[in-house]
Amino acid sequence: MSEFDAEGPGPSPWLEERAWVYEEFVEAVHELAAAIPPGRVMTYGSLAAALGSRAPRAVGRIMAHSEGLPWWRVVYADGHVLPHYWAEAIEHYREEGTPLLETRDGIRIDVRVARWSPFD
DNA sequence: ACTATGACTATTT
DNA sequence: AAAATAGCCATAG
Repeated sequence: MSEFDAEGPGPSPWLEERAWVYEEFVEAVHELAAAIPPGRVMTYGSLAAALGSRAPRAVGRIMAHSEGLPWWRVVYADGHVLPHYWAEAIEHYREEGTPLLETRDGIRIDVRVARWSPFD
């Protein structure tokens, strides 16, 4: 049992299709992350929100433990990923044409343009 | 049951 | 505009 068993607050179709057992929450995060189109991104917060949750940190934890996901498409709200992976992430962005913003002290993702949601 | 911690975010200095 | 503060949800010890 977990919080996810409780009734879902969200208007999300993703939510309605699922009973909220934690393992399914994990699975849903995997699916949604995998569904993000190349060149687009979701923030931890919006990904959680799309699932009717308010737990961006839980999403982060799941990402950290998962393999085979397009991790570079799940980003911080300010348009970065974990600094350790930043260089590698940028390679992906260039390859996918993700909207980038160049500021005086570096590059960051243009989240306002690149943001994607399953209801697009 | 309580505290600490984390691939988070929004608000306030 | 950068940095500190405070919320936030879930897990682990």
